[in-house]
Amino acid sequence: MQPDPAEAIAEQVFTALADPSRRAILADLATGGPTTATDLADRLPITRQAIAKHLTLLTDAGLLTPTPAERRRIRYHLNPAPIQLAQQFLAALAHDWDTRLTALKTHLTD
Amino acid sequence: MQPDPAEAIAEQVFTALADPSRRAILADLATGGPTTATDLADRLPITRQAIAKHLTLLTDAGLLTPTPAERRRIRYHLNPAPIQLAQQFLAALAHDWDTRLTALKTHLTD
DNA sequence: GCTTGACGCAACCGTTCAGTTGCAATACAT
DNA sequence: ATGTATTGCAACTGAACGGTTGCGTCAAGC
Repeated sequence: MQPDPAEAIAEQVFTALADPSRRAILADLATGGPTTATDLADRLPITRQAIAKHLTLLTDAGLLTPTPAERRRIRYHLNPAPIQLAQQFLAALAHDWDTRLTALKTHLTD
Repeated sequence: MQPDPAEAIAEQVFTALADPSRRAILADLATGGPTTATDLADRLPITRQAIAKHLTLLTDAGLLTPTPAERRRIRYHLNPAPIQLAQQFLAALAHDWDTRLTALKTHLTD
């Protein structure tokens, strides 16, 4: 296996999406717009530090981008590109499965 | 939010997709068609028991369905429904994000 | 009846992970 | 200068996870 970049990204994206707290963060970001760690800590039932860890993980996965704001705040905003890549991954899976099914069908009706 | 069933399924599907071995199993199933645990153990670098664990997890996630076959074999085949649900989840995320962006844009050009 | 192939169950090991607590550093306001 | 708010770093804990080994079980063929 050569270092497949798409696979690596899929890995990170799916692990990122696997955690409930992380999904909550993403949902908040998607509906409420860019926010900071402490603001999220007010809205979620976990500590700021826990949220900070999730934010770095999400940033490493390419899902988030941090931007410095006023005072010492850092605002995180969503990055749609990796999400689309994950969608393509799922589409490829479904596609392979579908073509296998139709091939079987035509073989049976042969 | 009450126990959202779609969220629960998304949880299981994304955790299932997060593991490389599990993705390998799904890819094998998608391209090669239904197989058994021992057959997969020949093709993957892990033990049959490890594969069996993954298979039960994938079955619990609704991604696989076991069907008894000849002798004592059990053949697992893919189930496309949860995959489509996961795709919808990602689409919803991207959609919310997109609408937020366009709303911001129209607000700025207002 | 005995062997062979396939599966299930249970215990165990090492690693990773989510979350917490505690503390240092830095920017701005008064 | 002192206080307040926000972030970053480090150590720790408890639980979950991936994987292995070992053993028991059950169906079919000789």
